[in-house]
Amino acid sequence: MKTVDDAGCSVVHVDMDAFYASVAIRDRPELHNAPVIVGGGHRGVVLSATYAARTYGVRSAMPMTRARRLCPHAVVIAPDFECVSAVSAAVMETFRSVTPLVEPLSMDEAFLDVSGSLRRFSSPLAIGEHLRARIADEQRITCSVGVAPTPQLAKMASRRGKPDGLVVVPVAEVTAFLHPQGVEEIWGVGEKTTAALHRLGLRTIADVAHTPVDVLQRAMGPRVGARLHALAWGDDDRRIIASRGADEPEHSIGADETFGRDTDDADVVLRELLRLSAKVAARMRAAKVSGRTITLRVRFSDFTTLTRSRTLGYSTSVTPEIYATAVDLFARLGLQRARIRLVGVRVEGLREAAKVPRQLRLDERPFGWEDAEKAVDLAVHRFGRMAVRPATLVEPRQPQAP
DNA sequence: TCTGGGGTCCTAGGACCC
DNA sequence: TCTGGGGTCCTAGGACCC
Repeated sequence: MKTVDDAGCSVVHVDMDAFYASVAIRDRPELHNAPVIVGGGHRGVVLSATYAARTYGVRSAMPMTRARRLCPHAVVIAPDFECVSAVSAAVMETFRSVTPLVEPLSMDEAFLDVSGSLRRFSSPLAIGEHLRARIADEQRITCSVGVAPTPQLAKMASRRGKPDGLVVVPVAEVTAFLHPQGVEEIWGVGEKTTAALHRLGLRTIADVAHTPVDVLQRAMGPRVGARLHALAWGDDDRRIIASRGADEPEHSIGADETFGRDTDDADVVLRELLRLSAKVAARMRAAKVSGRTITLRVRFSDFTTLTRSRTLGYSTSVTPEIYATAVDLFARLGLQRARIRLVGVRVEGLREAAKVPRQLRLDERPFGWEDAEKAVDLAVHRFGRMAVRPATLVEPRQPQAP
């Protein structure tokens, strides 16, 4: 094992390599060195690509049309969310066998605070090596690990280790690690912030570090400016928060959908809003939450996007209330034959349903929507999702083929 | 056939209250 | 007569992440 001074490196960041693609090909050895793209759909983007595909310039979030152009012989596979979720859950359990202080950031990455695990393991580096070996062994996929004094640095370190590597950033080498890198390597600095920093003549993290904080604040806003300056010196007050407890629900639940082709047909839009409202409501009830603020999102064919929201005087998790609000917000836009690309419905301000006093409203019937939808949930559970749908979502029966 | 779907967090202005 | 601030909620938009 390398001799690296990892004292003070209490944060480990683990990131699966090309996660969806790795899972998709792990039982298909003939594809192990092939360019494989996971993604698809009619107007989809790349979810994940193997490193063989990346050599052609294919990247995550790239439109599939472009990806296919760059790499016409790539094997395209649709994502298998169930399988990926199962692998994700198993990997997170492996992390928790090292420390309970695991903060998942997504399906395929997590922060671990290992400061309390150093009696069982000799060092943070040893923990990183242990996790990499176990995941390779148990899941037959590779991951990259960053070991560092702060989350930001651990995240940047694992990125530096990709693919299938481990990078330690010793306390004494923080600025040497950070300063040569481009500003765009900072986690949280995307396209817009990179462009803004470039306009200021700041291209490396060292440039940011040596810019007076008030200059950054004037250009980027007080908080972003201060945070960028701190991060450029390796200061990071972000704490690792173990996964939300059951008593702390998500902040919002939403669904949106891009139409197969842009539409200006209000009936099509309304039917989609109903479907999305039903989807969101069902997920809310499954999570046992209700919420007060309903947000409608509309994206037009030129990709401009607007949102409209309304906060109700009560919390809800039932389709008709969410749908009625979304429809009203849509109607108030007063669109005249606008070409619509996407619509979305989101409910925010979520609370545990059990903690929300369910006051009877003036218009509420004794047997309300709530009871009706609980019956629906039960029927769906027993007979499947297609068993119970709003009437307007039921397609006319297709003529039988002879 | 350019640009998914799930989220989080921040900002900024106005309303409203004290 | 002057033109205070602070706090919170709501709304709209934007940046960013995977």
